Amino acid sequence: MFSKSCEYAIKAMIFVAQKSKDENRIGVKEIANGIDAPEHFIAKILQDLGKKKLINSVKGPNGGFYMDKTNLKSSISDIVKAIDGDGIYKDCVIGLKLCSEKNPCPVHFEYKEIKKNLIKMLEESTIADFNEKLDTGKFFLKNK
Amino acid sequence: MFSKSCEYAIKAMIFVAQKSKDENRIGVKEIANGIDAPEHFIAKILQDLGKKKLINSVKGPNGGFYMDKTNLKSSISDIVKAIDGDGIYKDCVIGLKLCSEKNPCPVHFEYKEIKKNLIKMLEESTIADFNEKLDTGKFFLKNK
DNA sequence: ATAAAAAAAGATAAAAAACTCTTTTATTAT
DNA sequence: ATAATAAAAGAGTTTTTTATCTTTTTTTAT
Repeated sequence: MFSKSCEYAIKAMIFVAQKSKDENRIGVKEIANGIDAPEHFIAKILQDLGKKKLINSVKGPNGGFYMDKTNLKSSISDIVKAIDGDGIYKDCVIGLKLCSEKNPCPVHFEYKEIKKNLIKMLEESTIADFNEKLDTGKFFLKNK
Repeated sequence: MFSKSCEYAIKAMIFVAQKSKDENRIGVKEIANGIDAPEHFIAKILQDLGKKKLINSVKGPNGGFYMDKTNLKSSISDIVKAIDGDGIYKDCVIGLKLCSEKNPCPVHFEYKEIKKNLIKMLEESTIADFNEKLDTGKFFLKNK
């Protein structure tokens, strides 16, 4: 569904949101360790998310990544678009370039519904929502 | 969503089903051309589909690929499983190895519904169904 | 039997994705 | 001012996916 980079990005965003409460900044090493991702690889992704204003960072001692109130409003959809692009929003499931409402592939209309629901889900829940969920102790992010 | 190989496989299956009516066999070159895929690459995929009994083939002059009645009952789900494996059926959307009903990631239950519908769609419609659809002239497979 | 046709199989190459290492720049505390 | 810290940036490397090229095997028609 998503690229590895995108999966890491989503996990990193949720992880930073969880840990960066009270303006606390969190370093690449801790993020990489926390979400079980390769350090330098996730660093790149974080830079990318930073450029696209989905996350904040400061350099130097006591520096690191954090999320402000605006960042917390990001949805998974925003992250996916930033990292993987909008392919899953507009591409045909079987990769037909010309597939459209007027020129539909055999799966077009069936998939259209699935896609609608998928997008709805990706757009509806925000990082802030996930934060709350994790806080209840009934949801988890750790991998091992 | 699916790998390129898998997209080609789905298109090839539908294409062969369309063209191989009346026990007619269809060659790799024609398939590759018909679905706009690289010839040798789709050849490999067809071999794979052949080994997994999703398609039939005969070598030699007048040989080629064709589908029998059983093959026509294959669903997209069968093709996806054969080529990409069952990852989209069982893996967590954000790639958490430990994600499960008892240890859910924050998106788990929302995605569960999407996944259920996706799988339903992939399993419900057969190659034979697509064939009928294409025959109505209201659906298309060609790429350019 | 022989030649031709076509898939099967094997080997290689190119491109993309995933991951690593090194250097630079910005910030902070001393 | 200086040294230490941590992200940013740049430059690889490795692995996986996608694609191509060549040889072998099977089948058919002559």
